[in-house]
Amino acid sequence: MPAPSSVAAAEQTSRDKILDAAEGLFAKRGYAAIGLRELAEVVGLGKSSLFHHFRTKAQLYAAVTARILVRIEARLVRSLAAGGDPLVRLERWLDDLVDLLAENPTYARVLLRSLFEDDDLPGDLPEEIEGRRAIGDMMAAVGGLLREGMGAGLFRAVHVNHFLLTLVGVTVFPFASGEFGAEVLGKDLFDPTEVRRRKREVRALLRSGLVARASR
Amino acid sequence: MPAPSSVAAAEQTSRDKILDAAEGLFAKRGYAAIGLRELAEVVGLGKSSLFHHFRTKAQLYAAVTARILVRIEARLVRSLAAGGDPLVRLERWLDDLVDLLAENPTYARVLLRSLFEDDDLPGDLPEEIEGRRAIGDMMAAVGGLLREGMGAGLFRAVHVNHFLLTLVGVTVFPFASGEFGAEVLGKDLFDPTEVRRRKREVRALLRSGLVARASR
DNA sequence: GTCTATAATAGGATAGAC
DNA sequence: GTCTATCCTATTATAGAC
Repeated sequence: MPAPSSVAAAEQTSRDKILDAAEGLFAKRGYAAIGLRELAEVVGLGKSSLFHHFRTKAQLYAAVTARILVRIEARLVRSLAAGGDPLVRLERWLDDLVDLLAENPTYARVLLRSLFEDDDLPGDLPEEIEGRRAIGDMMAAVGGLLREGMGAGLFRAVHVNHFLLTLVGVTVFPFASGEFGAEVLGKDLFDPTEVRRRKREVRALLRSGLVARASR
Repeated sequence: MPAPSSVAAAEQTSRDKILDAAEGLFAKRGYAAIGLRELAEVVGLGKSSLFHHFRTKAQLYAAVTARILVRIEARLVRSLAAGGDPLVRLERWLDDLVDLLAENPTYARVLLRSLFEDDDLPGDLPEEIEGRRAIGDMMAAVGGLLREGMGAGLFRAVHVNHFLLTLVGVTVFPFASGEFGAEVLGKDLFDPTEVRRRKREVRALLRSGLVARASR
């Protein structure tokens, strides 16, 4: 029973090695484009050994995305628990989310890809269900925050669900946009300076929109 | 020489049929997941016939995305040409973009996918170059509009390039988000009511952000 | 838990008849 | 311009030895 869930554990199971390698490959080239032969090569195992840890390629993929979603959810819970009024909590969460996506360049890519590639999955795998639960819980938590802020007169009257899509679009999307984002910015979005700018721009957007005050 | 570029032309060349079918399939399942055998079946041709019209699968894919980008660019030019101050022009363009994406459900999906899937392309195909030019021109046009609005004191001081990413994130992303977007909304985003709501929310975001006026 | 060997199928692309 | 036939390689997955 070697260090079952200790953070300090240096040992990494084959399962974790496979998940890590798969996350990187899927992020870069997507589900359909990655062959298990290539993945096995990166991990340093034979192709058949992968099937000992994951029954199918689809299950492996679902496990990769579920792992990311659960980690993001854990950060969300921490961010919201720190207290403050709805605006403080929302801004803290968006900052933390952007930091998390910036620290883990595979996350945004895998997540946005998984939105597009769910046709390839059977739909009833435990990993898929867990992932959908995490998404649902996160949307419910942030949606509740928006409603709380509106109830307190702190936020204007937004259409909550559309605003949730907006928030994903201004945080997750840029970090998944790859070459396009880098060309638009003229810089690497994962550079600490640009990450700070991204957070600042998101906050400013929520606080003021685009239009200058005097002209309203 | 049958009606080379007439809009009223009922005749559709094999090339156009292939592009249309490929656009639908690529939108739904992506570049790597679509086999040319399947595409040929949908078009009603033999697999080998596809190679008479497009030299490689990659070139076909690039042609599909370039065609969409050129159409969006044409709409942008029309939207901006109609005049008005920078806010009027920006809002008109965003409305038109959302309408275009709503009328053509394949567009947003193909475009966002193409951001992720450019690893599969050689990078120097004429169709890719044309697509990149269209993107560059569009970003330059909207960027110029933002700068004009800032210069006129109409917009607050934004980081132009980050704001361009934001605009793509709040317009294109939702229409590419598929099942996720539908589940968050609880409705189909392509439904006319939701399209109107999307446009209204984007305008409100630009005009006021999220935070209510009194509490600023 | 990892391996070799293999099955069964599909992939993109080409040659050449019509 | 479309077809059939073919090439070569890659795919996911299984069986069974170690």
